[in-house]
Amino acid sequence: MQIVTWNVNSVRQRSEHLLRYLRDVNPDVLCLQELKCVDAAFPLIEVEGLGYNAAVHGQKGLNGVAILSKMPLEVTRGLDGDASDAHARYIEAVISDATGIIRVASLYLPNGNPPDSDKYRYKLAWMDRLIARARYLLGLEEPVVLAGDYNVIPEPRDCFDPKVWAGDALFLPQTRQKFQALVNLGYTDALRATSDAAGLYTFWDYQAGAWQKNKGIRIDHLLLSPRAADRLVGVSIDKQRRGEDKPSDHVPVRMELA
DNA sequence: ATGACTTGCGCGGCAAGA
Repeated sequence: MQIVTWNVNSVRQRSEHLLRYLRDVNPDVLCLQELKCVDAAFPLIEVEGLGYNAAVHGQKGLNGVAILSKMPLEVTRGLDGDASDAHARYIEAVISDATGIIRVASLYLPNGNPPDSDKYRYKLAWMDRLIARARYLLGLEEPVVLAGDYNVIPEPRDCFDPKVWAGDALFLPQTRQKFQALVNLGYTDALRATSDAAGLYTFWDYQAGAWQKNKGIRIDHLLLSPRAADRLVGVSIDKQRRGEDKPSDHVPVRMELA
């Protein structure tokens, strides 16, 4: 089965791109981030018309995550650990197919800039909550996929110029350590299980010709529990989508599970 | 080069993104 994560940077601005992607690639599961709209504004009819079920967790103007699936979804919205957190950044679903169940989360981890701010403290606290959830999920011994925009550059080889990112919330040692702590629980970074290459990017800024100069970063990740990692066949980054008309600044990251 | 681009909100310029 094919599972994809894609930050679309406004699903209303990107609905044609989304529908084209579903028609072209026909994934089994597509995790979306940065919907930037309420549930009622999601292009549900169009997506259902292509044979998908949709679980949407939206918010006015900002954030927003969703999971599209050809198979039925059993959905949980929100991340435990802070009842006062109103950001729509996490949705999780149990998906059943002929071979059994797989649990998939679509997450939009906070950006956290500037580093000396409540925004960065919120990012780190959110990562602690994600680690707690990830630890709990491991105990279920299910195939689990934590897919999304992590806003974390894991290593120097994951950005064009590490010096540029040295003081950024996406690349600070504390950020990378927490991402590593998540992996160390027993999750596999799907892309890194299949390639050691540098320069495999998933985001290129709209500004300053970043795409044309290939000044990208790798921040969209698929983390797999052991039972999911055992089924990993391959990972591909749908880079050409960044060259389309009016693209998202992120591209889809897609993997095949046996 | 105090830059550069895109989106939402809502109708005037900010806030947010990464």
